[in-house]
Amino acid sequence: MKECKYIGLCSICCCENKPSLFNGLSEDDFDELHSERKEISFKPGEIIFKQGTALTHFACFREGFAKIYYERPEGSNILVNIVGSGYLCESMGMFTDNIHHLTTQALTTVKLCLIATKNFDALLRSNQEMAIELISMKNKQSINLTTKLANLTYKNMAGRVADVLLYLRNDIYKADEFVLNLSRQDLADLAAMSKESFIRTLKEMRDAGILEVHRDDVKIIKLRELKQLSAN
Amino acid sequence: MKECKYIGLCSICCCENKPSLFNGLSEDDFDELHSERKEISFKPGEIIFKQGTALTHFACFREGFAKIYYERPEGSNILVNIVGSGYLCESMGMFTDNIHHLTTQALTTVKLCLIATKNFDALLRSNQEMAIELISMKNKQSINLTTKLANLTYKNMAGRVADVLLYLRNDIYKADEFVLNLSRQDLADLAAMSKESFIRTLKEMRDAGILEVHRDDVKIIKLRELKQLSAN
DNA sequence: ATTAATGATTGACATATATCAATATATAAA
DNA sequence: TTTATATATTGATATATGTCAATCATTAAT
Repeated sequence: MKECKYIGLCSICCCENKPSLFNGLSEDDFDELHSERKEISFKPGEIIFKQGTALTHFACFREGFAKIYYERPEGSNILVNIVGSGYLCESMGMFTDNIHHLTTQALTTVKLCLIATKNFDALLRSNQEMAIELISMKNKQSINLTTKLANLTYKNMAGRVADVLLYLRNDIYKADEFVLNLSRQDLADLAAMSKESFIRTLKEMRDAGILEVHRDDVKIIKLRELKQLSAN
Repeated sequence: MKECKYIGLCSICCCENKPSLFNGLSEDDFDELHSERKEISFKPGEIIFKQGTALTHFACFREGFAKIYYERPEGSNILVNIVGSGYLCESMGMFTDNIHHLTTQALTTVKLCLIATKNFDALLRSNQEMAIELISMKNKQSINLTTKLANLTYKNMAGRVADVLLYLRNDIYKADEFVLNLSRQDLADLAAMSKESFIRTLKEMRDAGILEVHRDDVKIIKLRELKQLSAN
C-alpha cells in the first residue's frame, strides 16, 4: 500500500477501500470533502438511517457491516443488501425528494464518515467525472435490483436460499466458511420467505451434505451442487 | 403551447413531452443533439432493444407504447414497465458495460429517436445539469424497482392484480376505462404470476362488481375497493 | 445455580398458487 | 364459408409455502 497522509483517519482516502466515486477529484477538492466529514461509530443494532426521514448526509462506510432494508407498512421487511467498507449510502434520496427510502442498521460495530449532501452537491456540479461515476454506480445498483426481482419472484425456495448463501460467500464473507452476523429472520428477509421455511430449506441442504450449519457457523461443502440449486 | 421550431420533428423538442433530462441544455447543445438523432418507427411486436446486445444508442420515445422486460434464462419474463412518450431508454447499460440489460418491445406503432451514446457522453461531461438530472432519473427508477420488489414478493394475488390495474389506470391510460394493448401473459408477467391465475383473479374482481372486463376492454367501477385490495 | 427471555428448530396443518388439460372464443387464412 | 391458429377461459389437481403452536438451545439476569 502506498504511503498516504489520510491513513487511519477515514476510508475516503487514497487507500484500499476508497470509493471509486472519488477517483476523479482533484487533491484540493478531496481535501475539502475530507475536512468536512464527521466520523461516527455505531453499535450493533443501531439505526444509521431511518426510512422516511430527511436525507441531510450520506454515509461512507469505513468498517463493519450493515443491513439495508425496505420497511413495508404491514411490518414485513425486504432486505435489499448487506454493505461494508467502501460502500456509499444515500438511500436513493439524492436529487429526488431528499428522503431516505430505506433503513440502514448496523449489524456489527460500524465506523463511517458522514458528508453533508450540500457539500456533495456543490462538488458534483463542478466535477463531471464524479457525476458520471455516480451514474455508473446507480446503474449497477439498478441491474442488481432487477436480477433480484426476477430471482425472488420466480425461483423456488431452494433456489432463493442457495442465492442467499452464494451472495454471502461471494460478496460479503469471501470464503467458504463464515460466521453469520445475521439472524434467521434477516436471512429469510433476504430470500423473501418466512424464517421457518428458510430454516427448513437450510436443514434439507445440510441433510444432503451440501453445507455444514451450526447456529451461526456456516461451511459450504459442495459448492457445485449449491450453484446447481441456484440455477434450478 | 409556445411556438417551437422543432414541432412535428421529434419529441426531444421544447414541447409537451420533452424529457426533463434536456432542460439544462443550451440551445446550441440541444440543436447539436437534435441534428444527430435518427428517427425510427417500429411496428407492434418488433424488438427495439434486445437484452444482451451492445448499447450504442439510447432511445427517446415520441409516440406509442412499448413493454420493457427482463428475460430469464428459463424462459419466463418479468415485465418491468410500460413506457411511452417522453421516456428515455438505455437499459441500464450506460457507464457500466454498454450492454442492454432489458428487452424493449413495441406494443403499438412506436416512433422514437435514437441518439448515439457517444454523442451523449460528450455532452454529459460538459453539462452538469444534465448529469444531475440523469442521477435524479436513475434514483427515481431505483425507488420504483424497490417498491415493486416489495409488492411482488409480499402481496397476494389479489393485491398484485389490483396493483397492475392501478398502474395501468394511473400511469399508462390515465382513465378509468381503457383498451388494453397487452396480452394476458403480459399482464401476468407484470404481476409475477401465471396467466391462468391472473385471469381467475380478474374474474373474481369482475364477479365482485369491481371491474367490467371483456377481452381487452377494461372499466374500473369501484376504485375504492380496488385500492383496498392493493393495500391488502 | 436458577430463572427468565430471546432466538432457533421442528411438526402439523391450511391454503394460495402453479400446472396440466380441456374447451371456448376470436382472428387470420384459404 | 370453412378451416386453421392463436389466445383466452375454465376446471381439476398437486404442491410449495405460510401460519400457528410447541419444544429446544442459548444467553442474560437475579
